[in-house]
Amino acid sequence: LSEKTSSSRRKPLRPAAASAGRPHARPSTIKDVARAAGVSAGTVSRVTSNNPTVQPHVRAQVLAAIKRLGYRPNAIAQSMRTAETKLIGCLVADLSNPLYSAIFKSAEAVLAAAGYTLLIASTEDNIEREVQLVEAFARRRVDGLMGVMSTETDPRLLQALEEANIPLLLMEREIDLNADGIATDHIGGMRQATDHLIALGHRRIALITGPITTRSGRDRVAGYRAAHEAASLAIDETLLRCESLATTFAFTETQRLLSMAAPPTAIIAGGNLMLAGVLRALNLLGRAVPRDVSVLSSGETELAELAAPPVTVIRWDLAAFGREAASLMLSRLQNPDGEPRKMVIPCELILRKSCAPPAK
Amino acid sequence: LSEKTSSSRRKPLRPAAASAGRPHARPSTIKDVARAAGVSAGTVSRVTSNNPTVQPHVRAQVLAAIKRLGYRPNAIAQSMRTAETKLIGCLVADLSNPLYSAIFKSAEAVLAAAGYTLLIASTEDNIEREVQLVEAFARRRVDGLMGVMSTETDPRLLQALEEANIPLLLMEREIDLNADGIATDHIGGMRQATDHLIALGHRRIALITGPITTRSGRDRVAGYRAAHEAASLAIDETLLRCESLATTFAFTETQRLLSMAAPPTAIIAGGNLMLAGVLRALNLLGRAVPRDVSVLSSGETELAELAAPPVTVIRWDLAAFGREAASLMLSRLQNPDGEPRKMVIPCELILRKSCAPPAK
DNA sequence: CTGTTAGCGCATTCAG
DNA sequence: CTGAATGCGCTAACAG
Repeated sequence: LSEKTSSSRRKPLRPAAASAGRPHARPSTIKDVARAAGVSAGTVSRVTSNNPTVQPHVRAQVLAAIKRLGYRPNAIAQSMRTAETKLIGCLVADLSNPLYSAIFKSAEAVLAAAGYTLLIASTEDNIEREVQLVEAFARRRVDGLMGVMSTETDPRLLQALEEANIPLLLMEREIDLNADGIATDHIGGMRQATDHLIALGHRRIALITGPITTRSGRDRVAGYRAAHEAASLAIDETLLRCESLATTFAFTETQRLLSMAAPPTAIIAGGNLMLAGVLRALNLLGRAVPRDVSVLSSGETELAELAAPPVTVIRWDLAAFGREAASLMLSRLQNPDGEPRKMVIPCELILRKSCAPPAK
Repeated sequence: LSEKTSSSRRKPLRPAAASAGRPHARPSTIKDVARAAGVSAGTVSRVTSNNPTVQPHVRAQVLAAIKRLGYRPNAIAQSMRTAETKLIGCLVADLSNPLYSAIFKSAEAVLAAAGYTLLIASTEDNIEREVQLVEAFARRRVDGLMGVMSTETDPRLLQALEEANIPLLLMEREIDLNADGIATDHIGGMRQATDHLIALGHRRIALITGPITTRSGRDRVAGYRAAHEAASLAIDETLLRCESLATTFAFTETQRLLSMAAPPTAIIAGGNLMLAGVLRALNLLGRAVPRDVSVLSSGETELAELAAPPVTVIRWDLAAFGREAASLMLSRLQNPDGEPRKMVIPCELILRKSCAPPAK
């Protein structure tokens, strides 16, 4: 006699009563509808999939039954048959970063219109969690995978991505994986920004940004270097602080930079979360912007716009980023064997009051 | 030799170390594993579900085959059998609102640990889209539904929610639907805020917030009224602007308020996005804070912290909100027939420099 | 045009 | 302890 209470699955004993009403009513199935409409399940399926080869009056009957029973095709069963889930797995380093959430929001709008739903998970830049998520998404048989990975090099992630064998769209990252890619033109943006500061007369410009083992960090540094090179200016490497995109990192590095024997006259926050850290440090040290030090930030935020003084920023179109990302994914889904495509979103420099010629 | 390169798929550079090398390789199934391990499918299933009634050496064989084939249980098929998807549908009015994204981020952490994945969709406060999403989630057979609905009253949404017949967790909303609920204590928060302004001597305090047809708007107004009542102060109803939580609404209403014959001496931004609108309007009109007008905002943001002057805010713990929401959902999933539970997240007032006694 | 049939991949009886 | 059989709900191929 079985005593396994752990698997006491409730059986719907009721013989498919037509009306719902009761809590936990078993959702009606295609068979229920077929029976109610006096047709076969196949015909119901033809109706729900808008197959035109159905007599109008039959279709009407079926539709009526569907409505009466509140029938909703079971997407799970559909996926089982069609081997399509209409699900896109999304990996975000930090969902609460407004840059990322804005991107996914606009991507979602495009993908939803095409019948796709987003599975979103925040990875906290934790590689193990990321690997687990890739595997979980693979088990769920998502049709596509997109996101900002925490690393471009860790073999565990690369292997997980490769074994998942799912159409992949890399955002702000570059991995040799036969994947589509979309990225902000951080090279161009940082180039413009640095040019601007150099033109103002700055010769000691600090850059705080993420590690050069990710494309966005690498590109920002590249733009910074290119500007110096174009102006035939040597770079003091101690002014480059490329370790993390965290607010706290910007906070501590700003303090360190300003306590140098020869401190920078301008600081670039190379990441949208970092401006807050820079400004906090400046407040703490009692330095005025731009009198004591000029400040420039990558990524438009309300803080940059409404700070006192308003902060000059490198700006790009987040909604466009999300839309283009979604389009790339859609065309990949349509044509899984096409060549990988890369896309770049341009940047512009928004001049405000936080940058001025350095004090003499 | 044909030049039709339409299917010129790049082959993996490496000869695919672990798994089947062919691109688009059909994911291996439980049968493949069974065959490879020389056992039956049932036994493989017992291994993957950690059923202890399997001989150690058989288990080892199976595990080896699983690894060799890169087998991943198909979650779709599992869902089909178990009638559980381990999916939670999430509806957000605006995913790019940092308050919401922070909440879902922390909820995700808790739910993921329990094996659940979030389906997230942004509704843009569009009821039709919301209804469609509820139906889409229902078709996908999500195990639970949570989110911030755009309305508490629209019959289309209420009906969709009721017919979906899915465990429901309402955030910042109150609908008579046998659902669990979690909300911020906006009554208490706004009460403290208003008390503070009254104590400073303000008698004309404006409140800009969302409509009272949603719980958060209603509660904020309630707290505001309670404070006035406690101080035996009459309320000028023209100082209440309760229509929308949008930044632009705050912007235009601030301008209107300040052009009144008897303008307010303090303005409360009753929504975290609204502070930017208020400050923009103040900048535009050249009013100084707090000399010309005191400003107070509901919801901590970097802008509030780093604005000049820093803005006094009503703050609450977003991570706790998300965690508690997740816990409510989990216990509901465990016990679908339990009584609905309600939870409230407390608020505190963070005093900064944006509030001062009104000018004489 | 419509009914019937046959799985999709898996977990879970039920035998042995 | 393990294999075989069953069916979750659906779509597509095939008859009629």
